[in-house]
Amino acid sequence: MSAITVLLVDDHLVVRSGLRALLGTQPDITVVAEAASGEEALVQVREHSPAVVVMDLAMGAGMDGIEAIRRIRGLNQRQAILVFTTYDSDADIVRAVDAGAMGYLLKDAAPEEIFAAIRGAVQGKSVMSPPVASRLFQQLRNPDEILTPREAELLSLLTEGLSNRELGQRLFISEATVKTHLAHIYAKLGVETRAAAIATAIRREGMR
Amino acid sequence: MSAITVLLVDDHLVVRSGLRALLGTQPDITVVAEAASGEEALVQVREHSPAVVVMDLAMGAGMDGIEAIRRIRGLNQRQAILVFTTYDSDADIVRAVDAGAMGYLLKDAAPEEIFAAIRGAVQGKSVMSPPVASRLFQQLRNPDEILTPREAELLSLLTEGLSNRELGQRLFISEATVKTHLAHIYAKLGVETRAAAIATAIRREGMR
DNA sequence: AGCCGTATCAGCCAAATGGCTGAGAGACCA
DNA sequence: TGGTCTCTCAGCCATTTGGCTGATACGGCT
Repeated sequence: MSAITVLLVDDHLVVRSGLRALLGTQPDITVVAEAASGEEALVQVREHSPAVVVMDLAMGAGMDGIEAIRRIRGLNQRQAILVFTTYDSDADIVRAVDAGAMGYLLKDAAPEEIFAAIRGAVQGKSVMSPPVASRLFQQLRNPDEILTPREAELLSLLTEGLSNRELGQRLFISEATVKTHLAHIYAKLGVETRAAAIATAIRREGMR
Repeated sequence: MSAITVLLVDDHLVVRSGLRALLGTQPDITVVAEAASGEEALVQVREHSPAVVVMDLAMGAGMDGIEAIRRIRGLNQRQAILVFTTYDSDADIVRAVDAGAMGYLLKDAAPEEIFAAIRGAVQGKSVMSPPVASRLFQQLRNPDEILTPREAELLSLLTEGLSNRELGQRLFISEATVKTHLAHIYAKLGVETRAAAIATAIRREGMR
């Protein structure tokens, strides 16, 4: 049987080298190309039609990982896309799965876990690092905590330090409506002040 | 002449593999050991006395990078320590240099930059990625923007979403004093609200 | 047709926050 | 000794924020 072809996408050269070295130990897996950006990833997918794309979500400039996933899916070549990233951000996980990722691994995953994920991905299995899976599970278990699109939009602006008045102007709604949304957001996040909301939002949104 | 001995410290296996692969291409550089944590790094330093320690600041559990640097320096074996990390956080840079790091490289640095930093480090030269250097420069140029220790302490608690009252209780000072500190912090950060202060603080403090 | 979720807005009131001025104590440095 | 920095505290007042209750409108689901 022929080896599984893999494309590595990460803006850090060392990470690509490391993955290449790791995957090189597996006879049934072959890295056929690397890309340092979303744009480059698209080119390489067209060029090599790899079976699996292993991709970091955080890419320096230009297209971000989510957008890249979406575009690759748009090529209709049915690659399995594995997200391989440093942070287990709630939002990123949901967005990545939404965009069409087959699995979500953290960078501190054990080599065996990575191999298994790649092998599983070509068979259509979806793989998650345990901590990632538990987060998703929690979100499903607790639908009350899911923000509506409008609330998420507001929260995102909130983390830029805007006042209620500014939020209203930015979103073309009254201050009263802003306050209503905020109250709902606080309840869902389990906080009581705007400061705490910003803190948890920024921390959840992908950093740490 | 004998090769420069290097210890790699990073909690991500792929990063260690990548660095090892990269450094392996240089005949005058030899990776003698790896460590996945600060604790392990100390053991390996004792064991191998490497000339250079290349270390990530962000380490999962246990001792963080800064603490590890401090401890290694405490061994009095005069290793040159190079910080090699993903984020160019103001606070981290200052603390790392303060703890005794010889250089500060970002993970997207070019291989030549990394090699040069290692070679420079053993000769006592200090090396910085250009973006890192420019940040440090800016801090030196603009001393008005440096927070006092107390202010920094307060800001750090602020990013946890505490109210003025809670801040006062936590620091054993009156609410009035809290407000004074906050006013100074806002002025130095160039913001006008607590929300904006939290936003800029968290973003500056190490993520992005 | 009725229900639920989402988004919009209003008014009221208590609490928190921010801007201002002023001031005392201790540390450090020239 | 005098100047500067840091940390501490006070009072006053305008603005902002948060909690509450209630209301309208639209869309989708049953």
